[in-house]
Amino acid sequence: MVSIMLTAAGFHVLLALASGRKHGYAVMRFVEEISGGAVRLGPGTLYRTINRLVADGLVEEFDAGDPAAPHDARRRYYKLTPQGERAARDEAELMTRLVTAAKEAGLIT
Amino acid sequence: MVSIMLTAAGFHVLLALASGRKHGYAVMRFVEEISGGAVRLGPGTLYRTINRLVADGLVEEFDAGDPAAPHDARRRYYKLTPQGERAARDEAELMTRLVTAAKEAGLIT
DNA sequence: CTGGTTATATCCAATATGGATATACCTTGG
DNA sequence: CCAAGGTATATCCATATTGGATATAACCAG
Repeated sequence: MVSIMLTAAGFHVLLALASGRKHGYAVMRFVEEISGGAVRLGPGTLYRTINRLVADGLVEEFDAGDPAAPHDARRRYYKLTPQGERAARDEAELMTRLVTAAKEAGLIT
Repeated sequence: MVSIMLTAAGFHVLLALASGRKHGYAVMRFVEEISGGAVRLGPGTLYRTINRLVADGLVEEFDAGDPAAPHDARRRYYKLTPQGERAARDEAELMTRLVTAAKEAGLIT
């Protein structure tokens, strides 16, 4: 597989962050929820994937210095970089083509 | 990642076969074409994936005893089993949800 | 103050990947 | 007729990725 080297887990994380900035654990819950429980990222995959995306410049940590809500000090917040947004969009477009092909094949309506 | 244990390559192969029975090499070309060249399965991934799908009962080989066209004797033809069709449909539905989420996130239109 | 959930991090064995290598059939053109 | 390039399948290997276990600790409800 080539693409731009985005693993399935990588895309799930990017999509979760495209839907709003979050911390790691929230990404995990988002992925599980949006897939109806079908996709579940274990802690190993989750944090390793996030770190890889940060190293690749697709995601960056930011300081959620929201003085209003008393945040959990353990949380580490992430957001997409412009590159990450581009990668997520490319992958989403590819996925759209696959869904179209699945419809043409009569697999889904 | 959980799902029903379908790797990305596995889904590409199932989708290719859902679009019509084919031999291995044709699956490879289909995947490349439908993704606009973004996804390419190397021979290692291709044949190993097919064999795994056969072993899992999602795909089965069949005899393309078409006496009309003089077939290449090397070719080995495959088709989806009912289970394979179900798995492909489930995955396509999941993918539809992801595309919807990507739209809601403003990633794509 | 205690148990359950939230949150991050790292390790490991098992699995999956791309790319190279090998073999051989088939078609086309010189 | 035969050489070359594309077609077709198969296997090997080094690397990458995964799930699950383990660890640690902060947070919160009762």
